[in-house]
Amino acid sequence: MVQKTPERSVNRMIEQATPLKNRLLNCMPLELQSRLIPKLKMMSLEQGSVVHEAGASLTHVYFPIDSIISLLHVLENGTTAEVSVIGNEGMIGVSVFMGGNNAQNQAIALTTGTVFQMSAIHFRDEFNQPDAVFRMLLLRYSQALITQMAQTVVCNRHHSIEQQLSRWLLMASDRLPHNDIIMTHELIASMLGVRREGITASAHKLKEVGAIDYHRGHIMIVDRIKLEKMSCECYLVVKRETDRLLPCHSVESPESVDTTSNWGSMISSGLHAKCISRV
Amino acid sequence: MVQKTPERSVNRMIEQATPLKNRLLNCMPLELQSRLIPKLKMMSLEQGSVVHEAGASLTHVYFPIDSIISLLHVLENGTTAEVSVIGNEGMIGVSVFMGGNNAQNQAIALTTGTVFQMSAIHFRDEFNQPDAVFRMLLLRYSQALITQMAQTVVCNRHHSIEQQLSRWLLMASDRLPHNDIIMTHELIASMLGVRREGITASAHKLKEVGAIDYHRGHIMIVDRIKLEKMSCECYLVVKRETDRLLPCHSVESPESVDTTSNWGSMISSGLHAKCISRV
DNA sequence: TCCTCTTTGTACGATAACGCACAGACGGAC
DNA sequence: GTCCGTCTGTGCGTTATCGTACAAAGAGGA
Repeated sequence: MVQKTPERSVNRMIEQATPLKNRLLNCMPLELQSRLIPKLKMMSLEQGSVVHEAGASLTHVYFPIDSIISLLHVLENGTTAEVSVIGNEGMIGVSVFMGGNNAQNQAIALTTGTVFQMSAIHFRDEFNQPDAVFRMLLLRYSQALITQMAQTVVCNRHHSIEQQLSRWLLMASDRLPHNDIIMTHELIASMLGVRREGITASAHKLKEVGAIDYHRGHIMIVDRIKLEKMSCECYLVVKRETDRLLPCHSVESPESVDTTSNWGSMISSGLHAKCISRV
Repeated sequence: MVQKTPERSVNRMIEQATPLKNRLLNCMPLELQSRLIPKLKMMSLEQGSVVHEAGASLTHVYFPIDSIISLLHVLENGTTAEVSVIGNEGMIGVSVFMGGNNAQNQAIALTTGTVFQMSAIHFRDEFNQPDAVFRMLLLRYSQALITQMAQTVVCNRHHSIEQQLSRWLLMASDRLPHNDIIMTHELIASMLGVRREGITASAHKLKEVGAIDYHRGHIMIVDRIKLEKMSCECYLVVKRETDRLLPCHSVESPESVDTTSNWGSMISSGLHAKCISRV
C-alpha cells in the first residue's frame, strides 16, 4: 500500500529540503521546523494507494509534498464523492488532534508523489506544547479545510459538472509541481461523484474553448484564465481564504504573497528539483 | 437583530439552569461550568434573525439552548445552501478559536428560541488555558461539525430531495424540545438549496406514508422510524459520530447514552421548564 | 364576516444528469 | 509490428429537478 524510501537517504533528503516543501510546515518558525524534521519520514505514494481507510484509527499524519490526496466518502451503495482535496498546503489526519482519532473518510493518493509522514504520538506531543505556535497554525489550517468543505457543499448543490470540473482541475493544478494532471476521466468522475461520461463531455468542451488539453490520462491546463472563467466562484473563494489563513512566504518564492499565484509553481521553481529525488 | 433579556433575571435563570442546557457546556466538569456561567448571557433569538453575517469578524460565540441555528452559504447569484445546522449539541463561532476569526458563512436562527452568548475574548481566554479540558472538548465538537459538513457534501451529491428532507427534519427534531417544527416549506427549501415546490412534493409524500404531518408552517413527526427509513444513511452517520465525540450524560437524562435518543427530549424533560422562561 | 396575505398544491415544458451500450482510438507488452 | 487492455467518444431513452405560472386553502386583522 504505502511504500517507503530507504531511511538513510531519506533523512539526508529532508535535511537538504529545508525549508520544508509543505506549506504548512514551511509556515513554522525555523526552530520549530528543526525540532520537527527528525520526526518526519519522507515517503512515496503510488497513485491509488490508500493512506488510511474510512473509520481507521490513525497512527500517522501526512504532509503532502508533491502529491494530491483526496478525502473520499464511500456511501453504502458504493457511490463516492470527494469531501476534500489536500496537497502541499495541508495535511492528512486532522482528527488526530481534533479528537476521536478516527478518520471518517478514506484518504487516497490521486497522484504518485511524496509526502512527509509523522507519527500521531509525536504530532500530538507537539500539538499540546504550551508554546501554541504549532497548535495555532494547525487550527488555522483546519479552518481552511472547513472552508473548502463548506464550499463543496454548495458547489455540489448548485453548479454544473463543467463548472465543478474546472474548479477541480484548478485545485489539482495548484497542488502539483508541473502542468500534467495524470488522471483519467474515470478517476475525476469518482471524485466529483458523477458519471465518467459527464466528465468526458465537459472536458471535451473545455478543450474546444481552449482552456485545457488532454490525452489518454493526461490533462494540461493551456489557458488558466479561461479555465477560471469556466469555473464557479467556489475555486477562488477557497483559494483566497486558504491564502488568508496560511500566509506563509517560503524562502525561495517571495511572490507567494500574490493571492492569484499558483502554489504548484512555488514548488516547481527553486530548490525543489535539487532536493527531492522522485522515487 | 438579536434581542436581549434584562440582565438581572438572566443571571438568576442561568444559575438555576445548571447543568447547562447545552450539551457542549454540559459535558464540562462542574468547576469549569461554574467558571463559565458568569461569562454567559442568555438571550432570545427570533426566527430569521441573523446571528452573524458572512465575512463578519466575530465578537461573540453562541451556545444554542432550544433554538436551531443554520450556517447558510449565499452564492453570488443569491441562491443558498445550508452548510451546517446547529442546536443544543454545539455552538456558533468555531472560527473564534480555529483562527482567522472571520465567519465564512451567515448564521441565521431557524426557530425562535434561546441561546447562551459569550464574548469571543472570554472564550479565547478559556480556550488557551493550560488545562486543556475546554479546548479538547471544543476540538471534539469541531470534529463533529466537520463530519456533518462532509456528510452534507455527499448527501447533496447523491440523495433525493425526499431523502434529504427526511434527514433534515430528523436533525431539526433532535434539536428541538417539542415535536413542532415551526417552518414553512419555503424556509426548508432555502436551507436545502432546492425549490419550494420540491419540498412541498416530498413533504406531501412523507405525509401520505404517515411519517410526518404538517399544516401551514408547522411540521410534526408522527412516525420517527418511518421517517428514518425514508431518510438516507447520512442522518445516522452524523448522529452516531456526534454521540461518539460528545458522550455527555446530563444529570437529568441518563437515557441519553442511547444513541437513538432524541437530544431534544433531553431538554424538554427535567429542569428545563422550571429554569428557563421563554422570552 | 370579510378581506388580504401567506402558505401550500398542481401543472407543464425545459434541462441537466443518469444508466446503459458500444464503437473507436491509443499505447504498452510481447 | 501486432495484440489487447484501457481510455475516450457518442448515442439514446429515462429520470429528477428546475423555472414558471397560477389556483386553492388557511389565518389573522379590520
